[in-house]
Amino acid sequence: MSKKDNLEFEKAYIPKDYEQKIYQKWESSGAFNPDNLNLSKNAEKYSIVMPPPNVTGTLHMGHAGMLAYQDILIRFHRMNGFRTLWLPGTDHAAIATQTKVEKIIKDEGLSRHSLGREKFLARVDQFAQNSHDTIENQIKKIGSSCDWSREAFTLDTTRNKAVNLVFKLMYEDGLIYRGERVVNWCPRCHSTLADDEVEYKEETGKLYWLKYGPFVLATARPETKLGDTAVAVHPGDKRYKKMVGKEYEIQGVLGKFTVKVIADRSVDPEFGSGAVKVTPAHSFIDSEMALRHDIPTKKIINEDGKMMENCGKYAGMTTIEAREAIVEDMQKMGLIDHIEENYEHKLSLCYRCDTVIEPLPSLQWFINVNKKTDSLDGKSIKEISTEAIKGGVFGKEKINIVPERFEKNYLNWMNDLRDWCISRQIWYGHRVPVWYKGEEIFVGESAPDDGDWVRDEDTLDTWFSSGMWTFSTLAENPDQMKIVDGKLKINSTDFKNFHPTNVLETGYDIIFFWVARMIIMTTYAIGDIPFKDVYLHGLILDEHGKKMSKSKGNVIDPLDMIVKFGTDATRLSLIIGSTPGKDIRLSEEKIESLRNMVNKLWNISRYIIQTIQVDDASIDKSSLTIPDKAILEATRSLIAEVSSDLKAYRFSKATELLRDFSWNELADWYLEATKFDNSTEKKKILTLVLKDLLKLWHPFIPFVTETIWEKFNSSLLLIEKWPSTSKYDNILGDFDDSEFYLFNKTKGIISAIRNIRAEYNVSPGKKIEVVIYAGEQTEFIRSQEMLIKSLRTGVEKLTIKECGNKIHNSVYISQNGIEIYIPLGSLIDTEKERIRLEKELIDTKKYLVSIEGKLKNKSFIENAPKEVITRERKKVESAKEKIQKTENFIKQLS
RNA sequence: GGGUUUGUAGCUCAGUUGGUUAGAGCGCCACGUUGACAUCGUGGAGGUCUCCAGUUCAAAUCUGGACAGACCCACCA
Repeated sequence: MSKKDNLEFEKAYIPKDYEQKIYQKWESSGAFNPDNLNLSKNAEKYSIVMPPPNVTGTLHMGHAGMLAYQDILIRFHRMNGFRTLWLPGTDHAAIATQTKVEKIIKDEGLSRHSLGREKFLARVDQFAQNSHDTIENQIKKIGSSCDWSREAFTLDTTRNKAVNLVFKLMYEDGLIYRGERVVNWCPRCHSTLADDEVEYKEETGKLYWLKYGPFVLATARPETKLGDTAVAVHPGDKRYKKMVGKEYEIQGVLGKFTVKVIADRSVDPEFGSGAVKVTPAHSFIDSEMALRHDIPTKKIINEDGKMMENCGKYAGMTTIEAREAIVEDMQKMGLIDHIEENYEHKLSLCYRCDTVIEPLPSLQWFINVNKKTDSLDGKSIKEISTEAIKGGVFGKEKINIVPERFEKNYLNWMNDLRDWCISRQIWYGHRVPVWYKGEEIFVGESAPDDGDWVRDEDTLDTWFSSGMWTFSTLAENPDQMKIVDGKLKINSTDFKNFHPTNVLETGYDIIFFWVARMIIMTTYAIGDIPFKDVYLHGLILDEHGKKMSKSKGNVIDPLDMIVKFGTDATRLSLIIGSTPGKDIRLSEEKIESLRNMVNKLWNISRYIIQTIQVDDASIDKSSLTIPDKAILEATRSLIAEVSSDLKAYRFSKATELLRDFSWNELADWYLEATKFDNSTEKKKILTLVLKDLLKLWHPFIPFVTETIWEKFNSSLLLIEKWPSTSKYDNILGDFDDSEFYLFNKTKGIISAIRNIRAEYNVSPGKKIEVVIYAGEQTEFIRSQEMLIKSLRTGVEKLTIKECGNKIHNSVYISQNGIEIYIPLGSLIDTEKERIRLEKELIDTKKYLVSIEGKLKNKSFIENAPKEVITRERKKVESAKEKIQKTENFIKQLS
């Protein structure tokens, strides 16, 4: 190590001085790409396909957390010699991105229709490209060690090929069909939405009680009266029994119309008057009832959310305008019984633009989730996707969800799943690969040559393509994909090596949107599972437990935090204190405190590398001191625990152990001990421990550890071998286990002396005398003399004897059978000491009583395990001894 | 309405299969420039583990209930 290097070791770690350079070094090394690592052919495979961020803007804390978790797993496995692939990418996020661009061009006075499909799409592509570049840069800032050479986009040509092939496959299998059904329609997006793309919001409105022929019935939407074709009651409702099956003439605002009375179980007799008007065109439940009872459908609301031409003078009004107008007219006509104010109900909203959803009948493409098919061994999509979680499919083990409780969630959702509407009337996305010529339909990538085929105008639900993400990304080009025997075959090395992926790491909020869709698409198209494990992280909330949102102004931007406190601290703040599936609260203070942690590690390393220097020679067992053995044992157990924690996704536990080890065991005790204990082995031990510690920390805080590694090693920490416990087993194997914990006794004595000094306000510079009577432990305590005198105790004269007389004018401590006297002379306040000792005596006596009580209990002796009883007996002995010694001392105090 | 989940120090959270005189970080108080670190050190105060009942020799930990909060699904027209 040169002098120059030492000087470069700044007093504090300044992340921004290093992070960019370090990332470039990693990236240019090529080590993110497993093909470059000279791994043996038999190396175990490990793969994660990154959940692709939407190209709608920038990354937030949730993304940072997701990237941190995945990067930890990836770095851990890479260091463990796995052929490790982390494949990055972005999602075109059809509706979301289109909506965003529509807002932007609106400010320019443009609309997508005024621009036309081609020009509009060019604008969206441009926006998506910019977004992509920003996002890629941000993913790098977070330190993600993903393989950029394999980057994918859900809307690129390779992924488009997969979409077209799978669409065709499902169509030919009869699983994709076109049909006219009531769908969730967003009048603003001008498109359908899937059931789970609809959100609900509480609203206080009015409930209108209408005079409705022979009925009085309640509705929140009187304007839909124009589309009514029936009245429904519960089959068991005696009030209406005689009316079921009959037809009645109803007075409406546009004249009289006829409805049929039907009996249906879905009607709640407790609600309103127990009779409900049925509008099959504009309500899911009503449309289902209409199908069951063969009731006609009358559509009265169009795709703009406005009343249609069949609505007479109300035509062209929005539903809200029509409601007001119709209510006014009905009141005039005496058709309103009364109006109930403050009626609580829920509005359905579009999850992308918050517009009120209008259910209406529309001709759309659907995936049939209940149809049994030969290509799924005679099972339906719903059945196979359920079994994949329950017991496993295709001879594979079941997919594990962490935490397990979400499996139930998934299964419930799958059980209730209705046919999935996959067509969207937006422009940005994968175009439905269907062509029409008169009555003829052709499904395929391009139209047949004969004649005028017209392509379907619609695009596909964005989740249709992201549902294929785990396998479509493993194809390098479109030509590697083919349909063979009713399955999609991907002929690529990556697919062979890395599918199924090991773990899908994502937030629990998209388990239905995405996790379920991937299982559906992969089991169907590939005949395999997409991943073995699913690890679900929680949402990141602000310090008060509220969701972060721009409108609340409580957003913590990861990039701001990276600038302020560094990437490593930001990453740690998202890991520490988190448990799977549970939300985590984040505050700037938390990130700051972890910045301190990172800096502490920096300074530990600074001290070792700069002051102690490093020495890689092998350690001589015969000269190990008590603190040496303690730190070696602590390191051994740290390696074992961090490794097993990472295998079991216990991220937080691992970081807590690392923090406690670094700050307490190493910095506060061992490092301090080495300053005064000139063991010849300390350099070697510190070198060994520091190197392994940096390796263990590396997946969590890659930048600072790599930066430190550079100071004494030319290789990349990124691809260092993960530490093993065997080196420590070799060194420690010969020692008695109890030796590892002897250092705790020394620590206890030192802390006790410091405590008394502080309590008596002994000024820091003042030297004191200490007398210890250690009985059987005298020899051991003598070996610790140097440490007891040196570690900030200010002990000048230390006397260690087996036993001796009580010492007057001194503070007395009894600990682990050792008597400690600190003669403070005039500083002693006899009364204060008496109070302190008597309080301690009372506490110890209470403690003794409780344990003796246990031991006197016959059933305790009979039932408790032997080792518990022995432990309790030992407690009694030591408590008694302490009481006796303390009592004796109090007597002499006066 | 159905389901999930949480309630431990002022705050954020640990606490493996029941046996600890219940822990950490932040914050707070006192003292402090001792060969890395004031982004630091040393010491301290602070908890009837939400409440009630039960199981057990033994409950923060298991069971039931109450109270309070968070979330998800369904949805009433």
